[in-house]
Parts: sequence; C-alpha cells; structure tokens
Amino acid sequence: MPLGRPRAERADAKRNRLRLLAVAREMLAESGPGGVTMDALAERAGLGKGTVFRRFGTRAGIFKALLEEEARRFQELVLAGPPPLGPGAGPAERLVAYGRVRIAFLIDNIDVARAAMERDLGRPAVEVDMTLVHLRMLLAQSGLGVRDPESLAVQLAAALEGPLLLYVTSARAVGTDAEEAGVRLADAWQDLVERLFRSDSK
Amino acid sequence: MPLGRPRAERADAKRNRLRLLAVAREMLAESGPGGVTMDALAERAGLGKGTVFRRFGTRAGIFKALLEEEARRFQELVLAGPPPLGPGAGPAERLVAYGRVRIAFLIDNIDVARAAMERDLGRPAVEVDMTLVHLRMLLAQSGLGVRDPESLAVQLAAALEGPLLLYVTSARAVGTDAEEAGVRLADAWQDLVERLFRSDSK
DNA sequence: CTTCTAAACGGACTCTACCCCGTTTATATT
DNA sequence: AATATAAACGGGGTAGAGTCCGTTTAGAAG
Repeated sequence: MPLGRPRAERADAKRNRLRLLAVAREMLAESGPGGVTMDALAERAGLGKGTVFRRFGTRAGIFKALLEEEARRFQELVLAGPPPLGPGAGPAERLVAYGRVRIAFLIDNIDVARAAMERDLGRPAVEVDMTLVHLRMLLAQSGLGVRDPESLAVQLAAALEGPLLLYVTSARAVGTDAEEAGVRLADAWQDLVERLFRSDSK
Repeated sequence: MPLGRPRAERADAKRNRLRLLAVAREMLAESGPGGVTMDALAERAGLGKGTVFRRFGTRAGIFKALLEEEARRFQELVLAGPPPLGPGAGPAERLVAYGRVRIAFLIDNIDVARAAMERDLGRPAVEVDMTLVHLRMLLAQSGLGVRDPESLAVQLAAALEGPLLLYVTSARAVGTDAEEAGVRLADAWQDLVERLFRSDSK
C-alpha cells in the first residue's frame, strides 16, 4: 500500500530525462547556452516539446539540472573530503576554502549559471541552497554571537555568488578577465570572512 | 562646431520618451509588471513598437528607467540630506543608514526591480551602480585597512541587494512576509557592518 | 494475459520580445 | 526659405518560451 511517496519515476521518463540532459550538454558545448533552444533540444533528442517542459518546467530548469550534476561532485568534497574544505578545520578556515572553491566553480560554469537564472529570478533552486545550507552550518559552529544567523547566511551567500552572477559577467567581453576577477573576489572573500571572525574577540 | 557631444536629444524623442514612461507607470499601477507588454505600451502611447525599442533598448530598460526616476530623488538625500544618511555622520553609521533606506526602497519597488533584471542579467545598470559608488566612497573614508576596497564594495553591494532580489521575492507568495523580511535584513545588515568596523581596532 | 489508470508524450497554438528597413521629420546650415 | 542629413518613426516579420489537450503507454492489479 505505497501511499507515502508519489510513486517512483517511470522508466521512460527517466530515460528521456537523462537523454535530454546529455543532448543539452552536447548543444551547450557546440554553441553555448544561446544555442540551446527548447525546440532544437526536443527535436535533436527525438522527443516532443511538451516532454521537455514537463521534465524541466522551464528553460532555466535545464541549466539548473546541469549545474546540479556538476555540483553534486564537489558537494561530496565539502561534506566528507579533506580539510580545510571538508570537516576537520575551523569554521573560518572552512568558510574561506568553500568560498574559493565555489568561486572557481561558478567561473567555470558562469554561462550555465547565468542561463539558470535567466527569466527565473526568485527561484534560487537547489544550486544556491547548497551554499546557503553550508554557510548556515558553519556560522552556527562558529560561536560568533550573531543576532540573526539565518539572515547573515543569506547575506554572505549573496556576497559570494552575487558578484559573479551580476558583475563579472558583464565585463566578460574582455575575455581573460574572468580569471583575474575570480582571484580578486576570492581574496576579498577571505578578507571579509577573516574580519568577521576577528571582530569577535570573545 | 559641436563635435564632442553626440548632439542633444531631439525634441520629439524626448516628448515620446516621457510619454512612454508615463504610460508605463499607468499600466504598472493597473496590472503589474506582467501587464506591461511592448505592444500594449506602444499602442496605448499612440506610438510604434519600434520607437519603444529604440528608446529603451529592451523591456527591462523601461523598468530600469522607471527605477532611476525614483532613485534620483533619494540619491539627493544621500548626497546632501541630513545625517546619518547624508554627510555629517561617520562612515559606519552612514553605511547602516544607507542600507536601511535602500532595503526599504527595494521592497517598495520589488516588482519593478525584478522586472528590470529579467532577461537582462549582467547589465547592472545605473541603478546598482549607485549603491556601488556610494559604498566605495564610504569604505574609502572609513580608514579600514582593506586590501581591495573595490572588491569589498562589490561584495557588500551584493550582500545588500542580492537577498532582496533573489530570496525575498520567491517567498512573496505568502504576502505580508516582505515587510518583516525587510526588517530582518536591515538588522542583519547593520550587524554585518558593525562587525566589519569593529574588527579594525586600529 | 487482460484490464485499468496515472503518468508520459507530442506537436499545434499562443503570446511576446526583439529585429529590420523603408518612410518621415526635426534641426542645422546656407 | 530651401536643402541636407542624421535621427526618429512605424509596424510587419521572426523566433523562441511556455500552454493545452487529445493520444499513447508503463506497469500495477487481478
């Protein structure tokens, strides 16, 4: 009497989902995010357009899904890998390490990340939540006497991801810039975190 | 021999620009951002669609323009109004005050702000730049030994505006939430700024 | 093996942002 | 006033996201 769960994903549904993601990755590699249109994706995957939308809800949904695949890998490092990224180091150190890796990740996938937000602001998706959850945890462990840790986590998440998504990209016309901008942001992030922790001389 | 400037805005162009903004405000009031379509706007203003696009470049451009009108008013308060928002108070105090007012502003105009970004990420527009410029200035005055003030300003700007644009809105289905979320964010912002300044015991 | 039903499928349809380019007009110049 | 020209205008055309709903199918139950 399986009433609890909403019944497992049907086999054909799963097959098609994976196929669509694979094809999307191909198209992405060939012609960038702009080249991935819903029609083209459907046709090239040999499926109907309706199917694509039921599976991913929206165009941005496809990019979110792609991003999550990537992110899962590195989430494991965060949860169970070696310090300072994984457990074992102090909160401040881990925050800095997480920021550095996260920034690198976003720069590598900046096109996809931007496409994942487009036309779909306000639905942070699992993607962003990952950062949020992690920051929350580290802040809780930190022993800082924060008045509202939840809000601070939100702000720090925005400080970490926002600049990449909003600013760096616009200057991307230059090209190699992104690399350098990433380094600067990472350093600034470290500076910010350290100041935050230094302020608590308790 | 006026070669320097690109020749002033033509009279008819200006008239139409103002008319379009006025009509857009009307439509916004009547049916929200979703109700403002380019076709409808053009028709109701008695102009061609092409004109709308030449004037504002993109749909988001219209909302940016509306936002700027609003923002100009309060920018004056920042630059020349009474402390702590205006000059006269210390940098930390002014940062806190700016954040509070800015958050209130964004909450009041959250629909428009979101519409101004939609489909147009990566072009922060004058809107965001305002915050950036102001933060940069206050940080410079602060005497904090920041390694890279520019990057920190970017991060703080994101911390201030990002949460509104990304999180609050998604939970807006609830309704009255926004009000309360704004207060929490403002308090958290104050906390963040104060910690930042406290850390520098120079 | 047959039946049944929820879920998946497909593709025509709609709705809009945005482009293009031939036509019109404001304004500077003579 | 006549002329020249850069800018503005209009609105039909294109493309792509997202919706709808009738049809098909997986897979559970008997």
